Amino acid sequence: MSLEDLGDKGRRAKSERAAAKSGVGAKPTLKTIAELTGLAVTTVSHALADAPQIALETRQRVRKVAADIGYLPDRAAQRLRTGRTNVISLVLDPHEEILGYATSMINGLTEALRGTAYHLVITPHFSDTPQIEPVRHIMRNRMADGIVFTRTEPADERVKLLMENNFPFICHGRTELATAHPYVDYDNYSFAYQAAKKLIAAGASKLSIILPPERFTFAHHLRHGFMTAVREEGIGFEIAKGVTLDSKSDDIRDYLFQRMAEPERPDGYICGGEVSALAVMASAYDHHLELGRDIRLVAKQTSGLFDQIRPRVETIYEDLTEAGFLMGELLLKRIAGPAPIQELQALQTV
Amino acid sequence: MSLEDLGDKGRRAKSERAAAKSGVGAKPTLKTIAELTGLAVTTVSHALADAPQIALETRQRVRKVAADIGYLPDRAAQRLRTGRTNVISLVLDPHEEILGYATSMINGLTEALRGTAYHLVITPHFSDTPQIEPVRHIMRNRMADGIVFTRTEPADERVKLLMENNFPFICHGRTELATAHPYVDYDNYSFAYQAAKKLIAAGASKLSIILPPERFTFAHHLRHGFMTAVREEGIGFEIAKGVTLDSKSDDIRDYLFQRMAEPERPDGYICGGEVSALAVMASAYDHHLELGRDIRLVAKQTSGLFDQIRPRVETIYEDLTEAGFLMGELLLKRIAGPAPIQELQALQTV
DNA sequence: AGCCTCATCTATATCGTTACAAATTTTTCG
DNA sequence: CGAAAAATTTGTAACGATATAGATGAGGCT
Repeated sequence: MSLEDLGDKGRRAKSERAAAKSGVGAKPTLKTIAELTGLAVTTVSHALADAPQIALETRQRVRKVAADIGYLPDRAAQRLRTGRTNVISLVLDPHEEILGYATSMINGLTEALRGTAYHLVITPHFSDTPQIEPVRHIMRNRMADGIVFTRTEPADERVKLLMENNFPFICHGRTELATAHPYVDYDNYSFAYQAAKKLIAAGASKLSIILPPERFTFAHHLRHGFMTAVREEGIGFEIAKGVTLDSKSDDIRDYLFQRMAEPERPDGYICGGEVSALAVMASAYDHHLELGRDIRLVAKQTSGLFDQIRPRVETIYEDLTEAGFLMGELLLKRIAGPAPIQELQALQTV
Repeated sequence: MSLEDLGDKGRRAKSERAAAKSGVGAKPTLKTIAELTGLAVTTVSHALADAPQIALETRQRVRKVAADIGYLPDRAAQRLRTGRTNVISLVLDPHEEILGYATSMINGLTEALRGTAYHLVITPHFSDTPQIEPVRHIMRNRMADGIVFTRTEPADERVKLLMENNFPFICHGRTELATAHPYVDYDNYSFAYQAAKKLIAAGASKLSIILPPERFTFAHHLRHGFMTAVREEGIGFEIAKGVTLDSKSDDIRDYLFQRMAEPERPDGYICGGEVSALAVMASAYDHHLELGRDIRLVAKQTSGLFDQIRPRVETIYEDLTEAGFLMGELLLKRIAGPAPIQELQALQTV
C-alpha cells in the first residue's frame, strides 16, 4: 500500500508540475478519462473505438467525458502501438516553376484532410539526390501512411517501388506502366489539342508549343494532342527546341526572341505554364509584334494571374486546388483499404 | 527459459512476417543494434547519444553498426518518451494572395531543416475558425516543438499566447507588443519609402498606395514609409480606399479602373504585391494610359514573374525563400534553448 | 589482502495506446 | 435455484525509446 501511495503521490506531483509549467491543465489521456468514469483504461479505449462489446450506455458516457475534457489521442502513442502514422507525405520538388503550383496542391490536400486525423508533412526532394530517395526513405522508415508526389514519368521508378511494396500513394500524372495505379491527372492531350484548334481558328498559320522536359509523361500527352491537331489541320508546326517549361523564364524568352526574329517564325504559341506564356508575350513585345494579330497565344491558366494580363490572352483552365483535393480523397480511400483501381483514378477534363 | 524462448520465437516469427510483407529487411531498432554488438539496448541508446560514460571505442563501434544497417530512431517512440515531437508546424493561411508566397517560405524552411531531425507539418488555418485556434491546438496537444506563422498583427493574440506559455515560435512580421519576441520581417517601411522616392524622381505628381488590411502590422510600416516620403517631398497622395492587397484581383482592378477615370487621379502607384501591380497595369491599359508616361508603378517583386512583364516595371525585391530559411534557422536556435532575443530577430533590408 | 574509486555497462520503469486473453457480472432458462 | 451462456469489463504485454538508479569489474591504495 505504502508503495502504491508513494507512486501515486509521485505521479500526481509530477503532473501538477507539468500543469503549472504549461499554464493549462495537464493533457488528458485515456487514464484521465478512466479515473473520471471509474472504468479501466482498456475499457475507455474500446469505448472510444466504438467497440460493440462495450455497453452502448458506457460508450456514450465515455464519449461525453472525452469531449468535455477535450481528449485527443496521443499521436505518438498511437503511432508506436499501431504502426499507423496518420501522416500523409507530400514530396515536393523544388523545381516547380508553375507559380503557386505547390500552394494550390497543398490547399487542396489540406481541405481533403480536414476533419481527419491525418497531418500533411512536406518532404522536400533536394535536387542533388535521386528522385526516388525521399520515397524510399518514407517507405523504409514508415514516415507516413501514404505518399503524394508529382511530375510523374512514363516508367516512374517511384510508382514501381511503391506498387511492389503495396504502399499507398497517389501521383499527379500517369505512367505508361502495364499495371494500373492510382493517379490524378489533367487531360493535357485535350488541352494541347483544343489550344491548337483555337489558334488555328483564330488564324494562326504555324504553331509552336513549349513542352515540359521529355522525361515527364505529360510532355508526351501534350505533344500527342498538339500533333493530332496540326495533322488534322495540315498546318505548319514546330516544337520549341532547347527550352522546356522547366527552363529559366529568361532563357525561354531569349529563345523565343531569337526565334521570332527568323523568317519562318511561328505565329501561334501554346504554353503549358503561365510564366512561359508571359515569356512569349515579352518577346513579342520586344519585337513590336502585336498579340492577336502577329502572334497568337493560348496559355494554361492555373491562377488568377491572367485575369490581369493585358492584352487579354486566351487561356484554358487547370484547377490545381481541385487536383490536390482529389489526390487527398483518393489517397485516403486507398489507405482505408484496397479499392477497385478505377475508383482511385481521376482525370480532370479541360 | 522455455517462456523466454517462446517469446523470442513469437517475436521473430512476427518480424519475419513483417519483413516478408514489406519486401525489405525489418526496420532496425536499438534492439537490432544491441543484438549485433552484444550490448544492452540501454548502452546502445547512450552510445548513440554520445554519452561520455560509454567508452569511446564502444561509441564508435555502435555508430558504425548503426550506420551500416541504416538505423534511424523511431520518431513515435522518441516522441512518446521524451515529449519532443521533432516537428515544426507552419500555420498556413489559405488567404495568401502573393503568388508562391507559401511555396517560397516552405522552400526556405525545408532548406533550414535539412539535415536535422525536424519535419515540416503544414497546419492549415481554415478561414471559418479564429486565427488563434490552430496555434492553441498545436500548443495544447503538443503537436510540434515550434510554430511558424505569418501575417502578424500589432497586438497579435498568437504571439501573446505563445509568449505566455514560453512556447517556441517565430513569425513573419513584427508586433507592437512591449515584450520583444522572435521574428523575421522585411523592411516594408523602407520599401514604401524608396518606392515613393523612385516614383517622384520619375516624375509622378500624385502617389497612391494599395495597402494590406489594416490589421496587419506591415500595413502600418508601409503606410509610415509612404507618408514619410510624401511629406518630405510635399507631394499629393492617397491611400487606396475599399480595397487591400487581400482583395480579389478583379476588385482591385475595378477600383483602379474607376479611380483612373476621375480627374484627380494619382499617376504613381506603389504595389506591395505582384498581382495588384498587374491590376494597376491592366486598368491603365484598359484606359489607354501609357505606363511610364501617364502612370508610373513600383511593385514589390517576390518571384521571377516581373522579369517577363512588359512594359518593364520598376520593382524592389523581397526574398521570401530567404525569409523562410531565416525563420527555420532562428526557430531551431530558439528550440535548442533560450537565446538573447536579438539573436532571434532578423530584418531583411530592401 | 581488503576496501574504495572510477570507468563502463545494464536492469527497470515509463511515455499513452491497443491487441489479446481472461475475468467478472448479468441474463437466460431448465 | 443453480449452471450455462451472454454481455460487459479488465489485466497484461507490447510498440521503441530514454531517465534513473544500480551493477559489474578493473585498478589503486593502505
